[in-house]
Amino acid sequence: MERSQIDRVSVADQVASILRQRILTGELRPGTPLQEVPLAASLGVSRNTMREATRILSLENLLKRSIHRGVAVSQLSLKDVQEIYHLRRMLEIAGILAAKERRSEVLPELRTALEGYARAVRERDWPRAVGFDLQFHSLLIRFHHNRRLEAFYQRVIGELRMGMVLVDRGHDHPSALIPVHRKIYQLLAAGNLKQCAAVLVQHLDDSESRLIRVMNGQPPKRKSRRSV
Amino acid sequence: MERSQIDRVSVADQVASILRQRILTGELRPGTPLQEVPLAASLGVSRNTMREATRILSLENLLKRSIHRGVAVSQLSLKDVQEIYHLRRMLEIAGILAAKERRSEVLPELRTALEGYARAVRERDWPRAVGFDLQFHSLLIRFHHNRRLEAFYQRVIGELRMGMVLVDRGHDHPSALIPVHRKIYQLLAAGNLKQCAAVLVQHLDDSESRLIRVMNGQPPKRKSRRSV
DNA sequence: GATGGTTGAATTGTTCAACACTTGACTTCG
DNA sequence: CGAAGTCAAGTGTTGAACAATTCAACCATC
Repeated sequence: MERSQIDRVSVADQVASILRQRILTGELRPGTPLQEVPLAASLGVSRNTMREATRILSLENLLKRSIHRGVAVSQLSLKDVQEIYHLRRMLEIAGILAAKERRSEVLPELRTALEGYARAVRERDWPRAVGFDLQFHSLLIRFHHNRRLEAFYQRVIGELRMGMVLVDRGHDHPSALIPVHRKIYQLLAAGNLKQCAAVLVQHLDDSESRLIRVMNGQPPKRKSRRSV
Repeated sequence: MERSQIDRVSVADQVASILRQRILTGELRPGTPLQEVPLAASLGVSRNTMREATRILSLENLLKRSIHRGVAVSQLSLKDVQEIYHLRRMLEIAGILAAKERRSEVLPELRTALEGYARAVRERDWPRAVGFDLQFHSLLIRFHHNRRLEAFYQRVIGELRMGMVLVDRGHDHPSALIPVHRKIYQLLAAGNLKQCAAVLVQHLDDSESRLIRVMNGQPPKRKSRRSV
């Protein structure tokens, strides 16, 4: 039975997964305080187990622990966003440039992410779209063939995802991403790595400035915003 | 009192620090199983607190958790070492090449690490020497000015340190590092970044192959030793 | 003698209840 | 007002208990 797969994960890990999910989908918004007793009770686990779970997530930077003050969902600052995009530029570009061989292992997954994104946008499922968008980029790290780097990047992307799901979909033009990602995919598949990297740089710069603009409460540049 | 500084850290964090120290100095060797009850008792903390501590260290890859089988000090495989050196080459070199400005913030600390290493070698304190060696390299990551990257690198270097303190000092020539590090420091201070990076690459390659050779049970090449 | 199932002690996983300590808001008093 | 004192709520930590799992020893069967 696959129970032997599922039950081999400790309850604390499962609780951490549940909370992680809630944070990454925006169900738990940044700043939300999490009280141990009610939260543990609502999930049917003990306080100690809940503490282990929050410990895990705080080491992923998704929760912030203040001693004797409790834990709260982390809040992404502008500086955080800049730092993360700095990493994205460095690691994704290097990833692409390292994609000289064994591309066929990753290309199908990139395609899946591409299609998943398009479908999520059609269905107006913003959190899922963000997930696919960032998954596409995470896959670029695979070309480094370095598990530690992949795990690290996954965590960092998680932080970013937490912030991105919160931007009002109306502010963004989700479908504009599709051709860019497709272009990146095609250049990658064709082995035109330098041009691919160039497109990616442009894309990341766009993405960063758009996110920062929204975080500053300004509308993204494109067209004028009709507020809600 | 500075007690207000120390006590702001939870007991679990302090226990984790103690165990981390023991692992990184080689006092706790890879593979050593850690039993919760005796270990908690020996440190005067409860089992739950000890579990939090081991949870922290397992997320740093210093301990390995097998469900219902307990935790043990992680064992660095050859593949791990190669992966870590891959990261070192990528990140340290990029760090140096990014050191175009604000070098003066880091140079004094590099010098301190340099001197600390020399002193530790004179005093035949191998674990401390390894610490200073790797601290020197960790400082190169500062030039990225990216806290997430620094934290990640610190963790990875910790893993490597765990493995390096165990190599028999007799196999190595600790004092040979001193001129290399000094050269790197000087080129860096002079702003000769490309040459500095070249020296670093050579140094890392040497370091990796020496470590791998020792891990394979072979003596390091030194002089007339015919080996691969 | 090899194989395969059973038992049981040891250890980890999880829960629970209690207490200590810190914080932040509220109250009181100058 | 403002400073000091008070207090409830919440986290930090403990100790004990029980459940679940592992591992090795044992036994029975072929």
